[in-house]
Amino acid sequence: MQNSEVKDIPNPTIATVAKSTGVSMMTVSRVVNNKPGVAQATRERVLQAINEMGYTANPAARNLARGRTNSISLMLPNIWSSYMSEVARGVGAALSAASYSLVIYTTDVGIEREHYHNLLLGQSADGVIMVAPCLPDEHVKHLLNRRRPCVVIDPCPSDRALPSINVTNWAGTLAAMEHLIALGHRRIGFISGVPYPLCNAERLRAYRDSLLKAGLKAEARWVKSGDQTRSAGAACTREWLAEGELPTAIFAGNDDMAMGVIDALMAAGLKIPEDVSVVGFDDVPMASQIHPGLTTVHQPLQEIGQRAAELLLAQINGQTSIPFIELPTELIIRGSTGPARKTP
Amino acid sequence: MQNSEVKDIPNPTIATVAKSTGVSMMTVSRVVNNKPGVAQATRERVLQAINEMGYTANPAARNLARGRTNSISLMLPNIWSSYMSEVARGVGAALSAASYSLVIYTTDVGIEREHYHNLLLGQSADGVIMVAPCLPDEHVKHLLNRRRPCVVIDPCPSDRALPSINVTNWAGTLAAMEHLIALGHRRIGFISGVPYPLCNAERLRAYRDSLLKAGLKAEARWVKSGDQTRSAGAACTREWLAEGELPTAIFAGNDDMAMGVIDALMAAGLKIPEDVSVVGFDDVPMASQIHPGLTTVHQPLQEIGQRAAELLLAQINGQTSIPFIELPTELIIRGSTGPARKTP
DNA sequence: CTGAAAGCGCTTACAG
DNA sequence: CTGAAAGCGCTTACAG
Repeated sequence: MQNSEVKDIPNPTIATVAKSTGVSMMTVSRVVNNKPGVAQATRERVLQAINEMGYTANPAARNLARGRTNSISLMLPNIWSSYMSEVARGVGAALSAASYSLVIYTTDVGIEREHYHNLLLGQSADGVIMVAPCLPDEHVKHLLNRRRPCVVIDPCPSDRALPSINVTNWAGTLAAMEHLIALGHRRIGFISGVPYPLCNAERLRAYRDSLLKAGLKAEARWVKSGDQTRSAGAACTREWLAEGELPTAIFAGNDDMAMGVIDALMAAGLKIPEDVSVVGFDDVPMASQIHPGLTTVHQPLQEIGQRAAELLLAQINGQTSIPFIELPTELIIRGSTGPARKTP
Repeated sequence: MQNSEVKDIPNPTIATVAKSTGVSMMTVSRVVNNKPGVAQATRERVLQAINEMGYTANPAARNLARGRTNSISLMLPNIWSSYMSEVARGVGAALSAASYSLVIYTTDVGIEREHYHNLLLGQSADGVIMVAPCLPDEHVKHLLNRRRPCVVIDPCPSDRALPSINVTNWAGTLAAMEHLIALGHRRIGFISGVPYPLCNAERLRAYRDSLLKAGLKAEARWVKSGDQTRSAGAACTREWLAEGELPTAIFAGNDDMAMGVIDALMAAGLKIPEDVSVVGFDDVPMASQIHPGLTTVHQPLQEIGQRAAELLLAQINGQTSIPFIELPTELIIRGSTGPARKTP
């Protein structure tokens, strides 16, 4: 430890720069914001002073005066899952193209009630993008009344008239199920994510619909549910192993859980896909990196984020329509699925 | 698409609430900030109005008046790697305990030069925590002169007199190497991360030192380098495979790369640890979830973040010493390492 | 091309 | 317990 001798130097303000250059604050402001109406010579003189003093605009003062922040907030359940970080990346790309900045809030680190309320209705940002589970009922009404710009990522129930971005969850799930059924699988396990957000409910519904369609009966023991994490997928699989009978194929509601399924199967000495086929949903980057590759339902994660951001910016700029966008999914077949194992 | 009929309702201000309640702005401010000096009856009346109108304080105005933001910014190269998200989680925990909020910036989504400068020297937050690669030389001087509170996570060169948090990179690497050497490994490949941050340089140095210490010679062909990502680890491994000779053990500079090594080995039909042993560094959560488990050098990721936050808060509150904290690492032996394969 | 004035919505410091 | 005044550092709108 050594003690500092340097004293705090106060941050230079627009007034400091103006005084030292001998111009008005207005002129400094024009230079800082790169606006026209300043003689070239003056501009250069001011710029030099700015550099020398290390002046940076105080964002609080600027936001207050402008009445906007030029930033939007993104509310996610977490940021460590690939789904979330890919979506966030898409949002970031669209925003930086529009010179907006992005502030990410995750509910897993526990945003307190009050802070949450502020983010949604307050003026910390010009708008908000939420992945659905982040949206409590009680706030929807306010969002609607106050017309704070916002976009929801997830199937949004029709009675919640908020702009939203969705994917074809039902059709994607159906395609994967048909793939498994065509491979001869009859005992297909399904690990559902939490019932809300609705995308998980839709996938579970599609799983049941596809069994019906194929003339197979849905047995309760082949459905489990987890909290979307890798370890939840492993836990469900270990339950099946402990119960003594395993599905010939396991379809997890998202890729993270599917990887957990693979963890547990491999730990039990089983081969994929020879012993058990595994399917996921999302097509996160890692799905193609593991061995065998994970068969999964692709959704355009970055595009979802990008479109959400574009929608939000449009609203901030005055658009009043309430779009409900649905993006396509696509079944990606990799090495984790194969013909059903003949049961003796 | 349906058109909105509701008109924008302006955000209520402290003045709105004051007028509707018949008190002064000062009284409303006291209530909002939960400060003493307001009669119970008055307080309740104001609170009711606040709820009815959905008032939330304008953060820009508040920050400007207070001269601080009650938030800190965390600068990371990315947020998708487990290392980063674990560190971020630790920071978040410590901050929320102190009622500070956290804003995360990642350099991978391309913070532009100017914005970067603002974050470091500007007043968007009361302080900043940086994972080292985020700290360009040119800014260090300013940080020192201006005495903006900051903390660096990484071994910080002694000439950079900034508070920092480190781990025992050298000792941790040595422990892992000794483990491999004890298992009979002589051809040990090392995949180094990028040379800056310095932790990677330290690990590479320790790799060489340990070979020397064991009387083995360091051969250039057994050292490769990658950009810390899973796919980089896989790529390096494929290079060795293509070159026709493989190390009996591969030590990757971080866990993400180690998992990439495993991807590539498995894709080539090799068994771990029978054919090749694999070691990582970090002990991210996934290291214990894969099969076989990854032998790795544990570092206390969340604690790193937490200590960094505590250090920063201390500085914000006026502490002027410049601590250089070093946290311990620990070798965690799991299934990915075993006796060296006898070469015929 | 340049500047003086007013105001953004809060809080701090001072009076009563 | 309550309030009137000044000011935080900018920008917008208006003059010259």
